[in-house]
Amino acid sequence: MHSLPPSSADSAPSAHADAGLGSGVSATPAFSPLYQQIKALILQSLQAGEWKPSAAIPSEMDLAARYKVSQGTVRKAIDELAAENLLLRRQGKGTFVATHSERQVQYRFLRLLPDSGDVQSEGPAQRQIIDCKRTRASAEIAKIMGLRQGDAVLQVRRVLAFSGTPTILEDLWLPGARFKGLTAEKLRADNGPMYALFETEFGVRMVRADEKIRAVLPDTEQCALLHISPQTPLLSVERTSYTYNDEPMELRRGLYLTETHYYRNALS
Amino acid sequence: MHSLPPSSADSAPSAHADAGLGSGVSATPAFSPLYQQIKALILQSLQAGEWKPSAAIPSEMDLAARYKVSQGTVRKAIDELAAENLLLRRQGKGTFVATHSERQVQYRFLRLLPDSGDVQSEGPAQRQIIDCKRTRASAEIAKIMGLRQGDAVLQVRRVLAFSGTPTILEDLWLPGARFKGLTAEKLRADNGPMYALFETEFGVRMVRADEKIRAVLPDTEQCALLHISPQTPLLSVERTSYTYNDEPMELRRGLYLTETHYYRNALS
DNA sequence: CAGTGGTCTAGACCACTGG
DNA sequence: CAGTGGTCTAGACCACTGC
Repeated sequence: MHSLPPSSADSAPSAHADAGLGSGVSATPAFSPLYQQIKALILQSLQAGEWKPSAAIPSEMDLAARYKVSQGTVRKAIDELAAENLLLRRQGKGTFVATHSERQVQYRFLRLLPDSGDVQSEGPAQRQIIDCKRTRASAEIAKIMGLRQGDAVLQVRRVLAFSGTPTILEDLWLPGARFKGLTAEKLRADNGPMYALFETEFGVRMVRADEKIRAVLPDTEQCALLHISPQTPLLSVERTSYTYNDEPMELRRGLYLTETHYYRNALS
Repeated sequence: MHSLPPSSADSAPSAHADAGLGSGVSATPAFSPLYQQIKALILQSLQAGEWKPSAAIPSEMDLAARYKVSQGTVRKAIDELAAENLLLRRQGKGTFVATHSERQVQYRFLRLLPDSGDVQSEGPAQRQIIDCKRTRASAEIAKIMGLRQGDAVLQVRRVLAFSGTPTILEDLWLPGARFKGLTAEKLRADNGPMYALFETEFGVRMVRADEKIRAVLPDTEQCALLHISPQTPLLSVERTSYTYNDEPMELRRGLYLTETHYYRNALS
């Protein structure tokens, strides 16, 4: 009925099982509740691409049958995945693989808002790809991205403008192995969010990210690109983005002009 | 058994009830699931101070009996409150009213980390209260804090230093009505986080906050207080903190020196 | 050991979606 | 209308805490 990858095909976890994995090398607790095991199985299917982005995954009842557990257990697993923005539940319709294309969460990772607060009236950013070239990872870049020094990387530089005013200057580094065929033309041709392009074209889904923020002054090159004076303070935003399994997939260094915009953060 | 406040004493919500509230003026959905109603009741008890900070609330079974619902329903209500950091669950012990004093979440709202990443080795900040005076709310302050212009407000200015280096300059505004008796002496006498002091001394618990972040250059006064040159870019962090019910309770304007520290943010 | 929260189940019914 | 996720219940057992 449901052909699964060879490894743990329909490995129905025995109820109250320990999920053992033996007395492995790692110092893991060596125990996890059933719903965590189910969650891990679903995660595997997501990684393996068994269900494509924006497609529906099987219903809770189906999954319960597949894994030989109750619906409530599957539900709890899905609940967590939905809370992590990996899945999207829609009552009456089903559960879907989350995407960076949905209107509601578009630019989920971009926290810069106009002072007016009205994102709609401002409209989408004008994007300009300055550069897109293949290089080799420096020691610093390699370390952050989990690569080896000298590994192929793709480097992109672009400027985002709002209402005609250049506001963001970004440098991106991507692992060359996973982004074969990405060119400046492809980036320019596309309209939606870049992360959506990564999903559809390269099957790479960014799941979470960390940012380190500082205040800096621009160098002369940066001044020219943003049309500002060297006395203009800027927000430096260094972001590391991760796919499934906390695998780093992108390093992004942004300079944000905060004259008419601000970086919003919610603490809770 | 458990004497409740007069209002909605043991208002056992009828199962599957609509919670009606009539065809009110507001355009609320006019329906909420049982566990949301329970959540609201628990929230009321928290606001009313029925359970003090760091104290245990009744067990799930007790609450289920009180509200005449199943344990699972109470559990779901508590789950959400715990997710919002209002409650803290501890297996085998009970559920507790969350505090800003717990080691794990201390400085939950302070996102500035040393470049070394090691908060421990850096040790706690040295605090210096520059000023603490009673004034009247300007139109701007009043608007943000939900007060009327001219209402009494308490204004505090302080500097935080790490390893002897002044790093943060903060101005705070607090509603005078809720913070009677707060003086520079009291602030200086205290050691723990300021938000913990607010809880124990004034019964004000900050639940969430919003921050607007910009890059700025300091004026001459700020330069003097932070021992920096006017060419040093700083992070401007404007924070509005809220108590229960999204009631604004504090406005805080901070200037962060990001030479040896960075503002950390996790996106997900 | 009793009491707490945490997991799991099975079954009922509700609310929403789309044919 | 059937199928989906969402809520609610009742009861069993597990894991952790502290006496």
